[in-house]
Amino acid sequence: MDIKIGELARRTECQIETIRYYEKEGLLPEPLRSGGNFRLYGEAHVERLQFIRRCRSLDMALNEVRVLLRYRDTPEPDCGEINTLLDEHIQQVEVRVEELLQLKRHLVELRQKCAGARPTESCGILQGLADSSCHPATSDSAQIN
Amino acid sequence: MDIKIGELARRTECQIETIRYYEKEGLLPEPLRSGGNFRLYGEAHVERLQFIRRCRSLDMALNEVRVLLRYRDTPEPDCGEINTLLDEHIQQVEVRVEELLQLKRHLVELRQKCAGARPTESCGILQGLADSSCHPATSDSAQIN
DNA sequence: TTTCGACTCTGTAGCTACTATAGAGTCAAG
DNA sequence: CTTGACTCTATAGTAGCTACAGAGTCGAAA
Repeated sequence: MDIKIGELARRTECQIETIRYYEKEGLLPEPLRSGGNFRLYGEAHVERLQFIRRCRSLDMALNEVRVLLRYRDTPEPDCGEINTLLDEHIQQVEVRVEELLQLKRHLVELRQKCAGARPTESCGILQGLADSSCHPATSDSAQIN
Repeated sequence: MDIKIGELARRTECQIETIRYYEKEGLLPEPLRSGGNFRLYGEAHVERLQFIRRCRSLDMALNEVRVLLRYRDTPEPDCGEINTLLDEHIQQVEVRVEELLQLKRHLVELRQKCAGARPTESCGILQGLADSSCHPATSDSAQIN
């Protein structure tokens, strides 16, 4: 095969810089180089990069991807830990959804404090944000992801 | 009043480093200093920092907070833009929730590909992640926030 | 008086996962 | 032989903090 980085980027819909970043991070093995020092990739690289991108599109952190790649590289008699990893990831997503829904409730409540276009001095939203008696459960759902 | 930074941190449940960071970012005005160069804060600082933290607990970006603080500092005849900002923020949250729910559907689907503890070579999850025919809508919901 | 501990100061680096330059080099086509 | 598309390395920036190092300040106990 021997494709250059631009072609790999095209095939995987991944930015060139991201590819080099993955290499630096040890997720993609260093490819061969051409005479002019260009990276030359093969089929294995394409598949591995696709694997990584698919994980990323599922919002997995690179460290989680690293774990999955390790299982992919060194097959083991038991894939139970993969299931566990995925279950935990699903749960993280569920938690985040709950947090955001809670957040939205607070925001909608706050929004209702100001009906229309009055002077900012009397805007119920600013007052709500300033008023300590009407804050959401302090710094619990405050994880910004 | 004249409280030091540790006391301000305690009252607002905010880390000391975060307070200094907000100052550097121009969200909190520079306070007076004691003879020994310690920051000395007053009531206005406490309220302003509480305002900021409340916005942050609602997941607002610091730039959004900046806008709200500007309205707070310089009252205007029309608070419509505050409503707009909040509406947009609510919508952002809604979009993110939708993305995450979509994500979760993909994850659950993937999870079902592997029932139990077989060898990793035949694990349906790894295969699903490698298989280009079963990926989620490529790089749409891939925004990691 | 000295010394201890709790506090504060500045400045810098680290975190995540990229993204975006600058400035140089490579290579095939015209 | 030059042009243009491509690639290289290295570095800095993004958001919102967090975590040091190394120094200085201050009140109270021994």
